[in-house]
Amino acid sequence: MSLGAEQRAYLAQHREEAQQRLLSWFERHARDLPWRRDRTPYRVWVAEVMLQQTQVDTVRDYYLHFVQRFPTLDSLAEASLEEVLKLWEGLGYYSRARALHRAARQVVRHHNGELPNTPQGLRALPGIGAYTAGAIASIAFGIPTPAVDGNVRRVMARTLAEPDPTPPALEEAVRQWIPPAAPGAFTEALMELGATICSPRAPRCLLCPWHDLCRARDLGEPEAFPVTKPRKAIPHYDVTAAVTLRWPSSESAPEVLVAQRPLDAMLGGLWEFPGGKREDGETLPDALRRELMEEMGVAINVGEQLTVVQHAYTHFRITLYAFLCTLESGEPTCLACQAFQWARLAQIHALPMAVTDRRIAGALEVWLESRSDL
DNA sequence: AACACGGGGTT
DNA sequence: AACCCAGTGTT
Repeated sequence: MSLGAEQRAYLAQHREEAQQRLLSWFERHARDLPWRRDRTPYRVWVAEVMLQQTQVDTVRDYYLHFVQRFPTLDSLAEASLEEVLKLWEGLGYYSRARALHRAARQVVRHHNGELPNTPQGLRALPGIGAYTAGAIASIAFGIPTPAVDGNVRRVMARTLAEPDPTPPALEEAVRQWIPPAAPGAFTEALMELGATICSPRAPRCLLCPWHDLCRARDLGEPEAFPVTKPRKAIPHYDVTAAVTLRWPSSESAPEVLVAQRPLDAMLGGLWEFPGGKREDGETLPDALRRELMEEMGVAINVGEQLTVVQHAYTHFRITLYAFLCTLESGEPTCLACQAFQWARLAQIHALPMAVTDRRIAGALEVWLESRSDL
């Protein structure tokens, strides 16, 4: 469960050396990242939430746009969820954006607009777990508290040659090595080491400031730590989407039916072209007509296929078939969605959408342009 | 403890 | 194609 006596002694014996070498390495190799320059607690918070399950290079531009539009916690709390989701579009794990927005309003309402400055206070906010609470506390507030993410877990598992370290053991190990004078720099350095040197498959041990402190390397197989569990096979689904068009007048641009997904669902709060999974034995048009009846209470005519989109989620893969459709009968109502609207292309661009539906919107734009040439 | 939750990068 | 993430919340 927790650290063994022998591991505890090993950590105590090499503490000063490990601290000094890691901090000195970090000073030389730290990347020039925007969130390292403006470290208000609010901005550290935004950066750390964006970095959950997401790589630095992906986050950088999102972070800059986000803090430009929402420079303060108050400005974020005052914004609409839709605008926050729009800035999050393409970043994934959208519950992070919903929780961040909810937490900002909570801080304004219950904490006088000031982010809590203790790990426990931070941990109580939505979207802040053990890792993020530790990261904000150490980086923004200088509190010597561990922040264990996947990188830190890997680094410490290798340092101690521990195949499957538990969270309490990891936190205790990191806590022993945090220098009281520089907890934030140490936290960042540990994560940066894992991200750039102590990589999962082929660690670059020759460049590592801890190479001669690493017990896994001593055993000759650093990449064998920590052990990984076998993955479950991921299923594949055929999914349909209806691009349902109507022309308010013969002269005007067409409008297309879009629906907002329920807030507690996957991709919650994002807009989509309605549709859904094809069941066994069902044709794609059959599936589409059934889904539109179930979700929106309308019968549709299914026309030509507009585009096909392949996409892989964490737990399944899909092939998404988008069809041009028209309304046959019924008025749309939200039977299984948050809201719906008939939107023109310009409005579609402004809606928060997942990557798959954004691709469909792109195909629609191309189709409409080719059609206007006729 | 197991699972759901996006998307992009690396090998 | 398989594997990896700068994790959190729910069950």
